[in-house]
Amino acid sequence: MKTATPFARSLCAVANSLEILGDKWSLLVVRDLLHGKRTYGELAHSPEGIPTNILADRLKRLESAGIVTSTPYQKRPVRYAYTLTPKGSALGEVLLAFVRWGKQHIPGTVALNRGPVGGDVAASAAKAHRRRAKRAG
Amino acid sequence: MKTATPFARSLCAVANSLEILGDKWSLLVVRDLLHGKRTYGELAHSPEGIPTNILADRLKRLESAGIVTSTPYQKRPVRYAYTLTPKGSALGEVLLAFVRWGKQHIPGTVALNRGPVGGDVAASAAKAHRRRAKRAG
DNA sequence: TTTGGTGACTTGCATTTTGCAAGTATCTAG
DNA sequence: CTAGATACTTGCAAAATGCAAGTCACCAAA
Repeated sequence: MKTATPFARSLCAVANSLEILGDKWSLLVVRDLLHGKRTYGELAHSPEGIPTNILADRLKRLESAGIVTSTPYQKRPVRYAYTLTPKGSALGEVLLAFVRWGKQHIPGTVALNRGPVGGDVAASAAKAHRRRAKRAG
Repeated sequence: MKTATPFARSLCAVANSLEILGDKWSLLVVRDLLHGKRTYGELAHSPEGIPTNILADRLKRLESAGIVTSTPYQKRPVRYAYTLTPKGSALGEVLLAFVRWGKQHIPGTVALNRGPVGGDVAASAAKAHRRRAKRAG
C-alpha cells in the first residue's frame, strides 16, 4: 500500500504506463477481468497459467494503482470479487492495440472473445456448489 | 539467437505480444526508435536512463523477434544503426494507445513528440565530431 | 467426527532478471 | 602519449519470477 510516486522515470506517458503495467502478467489479468472473470480462482485458471503468488501480487499492485477494486462477496471466509475501475477498463484500448498487432505480426495468434461472459459471482459460487454435490452423488 | 517458439503460453495475441514486449524497457526502446533515434548512444541517453546492459540485451531480443534491424553505418570500429522493421513500426499503434491511456489516467504525464527528429546517422556523427572540435577549441 | 475435497491465498526457495558500476576496445584530438 | 568519446561487455548484489507445498476456512459424505 505505498503511495504512488509520480514521475518515477520521466514525464513520458508510455514510461509511466510501463512502470505500472510493464511485465508479462499485469495486462493478462486486466484482459481476464475485461472478459468478465471476477474471482481469484477464475483468474488463476487462465490458459497461460499465472503462478498464484504472482497473481496475488499483481492484484495488489493493480489495486493500489487504481486499476482494480476488490469487494468482498462473502464472509467467513471473506472472499473478494475483483473488478476493473474505469481507469482499468480504459486499458481495453491498449489490449485491443496489442491484439491487432499480434494478430498481424505473430503467426497463429488469435483474439479471445471480448466482453463479459459470466453471470454474477453468487450464481457462479452456487453452481460450483451444485457441481460438487453432483460429483459426489 | 534462439529460434522463436510460437505459442509459448497460449494462442492469445495479447499473451504472445507480452511474451516479446512484456517488460519495462522494450517498448521504450521502440518508442525511441520511432522518434528517430538510431545509435546505441542515442538510445542509452533517454530520460529514463536504461542500463546499458539491458539496452544491449533488448536490442538483441528485439532483433531476433524481427522488430529491429541493425545495419553497420561505419567500419573500424564497426557501428550499427538500429531501425524498426515494418513489424516494429506497427507498434506505433500500441504506443499510441499507451500514450492516450497514460495522459488520461496518470496525472502529469505527457506525450513526447512523435515522428523522426534527426537527419541521417552520418550527419549526426559529423555533428558530434564538430561538437567535439568546438569544445576542444 | 474424521476424512476428503475445494477455493483462496501464503510461504519457501532455487533460478532468472535487473540495475548499478566498472571494464574493454577502438578511434580522434591535441 | 594522454584525454575523451562511443559502443558495448562483464561482475555482482538485489529484486522478481515461478514452481511446489503449506495454510485456513468451509462443505459434505462416510
